[in-house]
Amino acid sequence: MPELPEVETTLRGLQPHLINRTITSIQIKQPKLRWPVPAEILTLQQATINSLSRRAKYILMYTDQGNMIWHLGMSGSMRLLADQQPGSKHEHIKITLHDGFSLRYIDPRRFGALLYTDSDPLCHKLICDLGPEPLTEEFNTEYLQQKCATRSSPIKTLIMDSHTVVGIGNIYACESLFLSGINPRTKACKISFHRLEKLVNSIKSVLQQAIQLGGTTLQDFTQTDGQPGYFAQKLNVYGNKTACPNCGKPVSRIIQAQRSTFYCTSCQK
DNA sequence: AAAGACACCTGTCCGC
DNA sequence: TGCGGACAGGTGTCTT
Repeated sequence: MPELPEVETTLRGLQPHLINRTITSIQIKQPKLRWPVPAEILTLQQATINSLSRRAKYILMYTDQGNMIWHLGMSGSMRLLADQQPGSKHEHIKITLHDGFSLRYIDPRRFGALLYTDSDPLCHKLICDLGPEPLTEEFNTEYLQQKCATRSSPIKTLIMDSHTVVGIGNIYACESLFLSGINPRTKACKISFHRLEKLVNSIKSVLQQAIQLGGTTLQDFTQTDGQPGYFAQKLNVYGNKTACPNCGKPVSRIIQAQRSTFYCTSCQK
């Protein structure tokens, strides 16, 4: 499910409700997520949440006693509800706050994770070697060209690799390649500086617009108040439901790296 | 080092 | 109505 815009939307929804709140209890109803939820999480009962941030698709929660690292996997979402509200079928974790609200982690496929660290989450081994954030200056055409120069893999695979740049999943990879007119199968090292510049700009604008609209809801994703994201209406090629908005020809679907790629064979060369 | 395949899990949809 | 198969927003790890 969640790519960078959905994780950012989740973060922004949580922040005002979690900062400076004290945890009164933590219920782990289903510890079998992508990795087992570590027992140390339970030591955070009575902890006060100091701050929240995002790195790649991870949500980082800093408390006065230790830190949580969350990942939403393919189908995860987080909601804030009154504590007495019953949980849904796939609610795996419930964190109750002193103010009567509780944070619920819902994840039907259980590809997500909750990890614990008492040091800086940015130094965690899953996080420390990641590529730059796409919406920062650090992600620019010179950087991408240097990454592409030695790579024969398709450009779509490369921009989805978190060691190149973080946060771009299947939807936004397809959409940004469409906006920049690049065929997803093109070998990364064969793309000119000018076209990479268009790609960098497309990535930034598509992610920014998606964040503004609260992300993309296809099935599971909801914002923390239960609302869907509205970017689905802006998708040009992903999902293949309509013709190419540019030329009217049918959108093609191919498989790359075991994932569906949607693109227009006449507009993307 | 880099590219590709596979694994993890549940739900939904489509064709027969 | 039921059943099998394909497919779904991610990514670490293993194999080539």
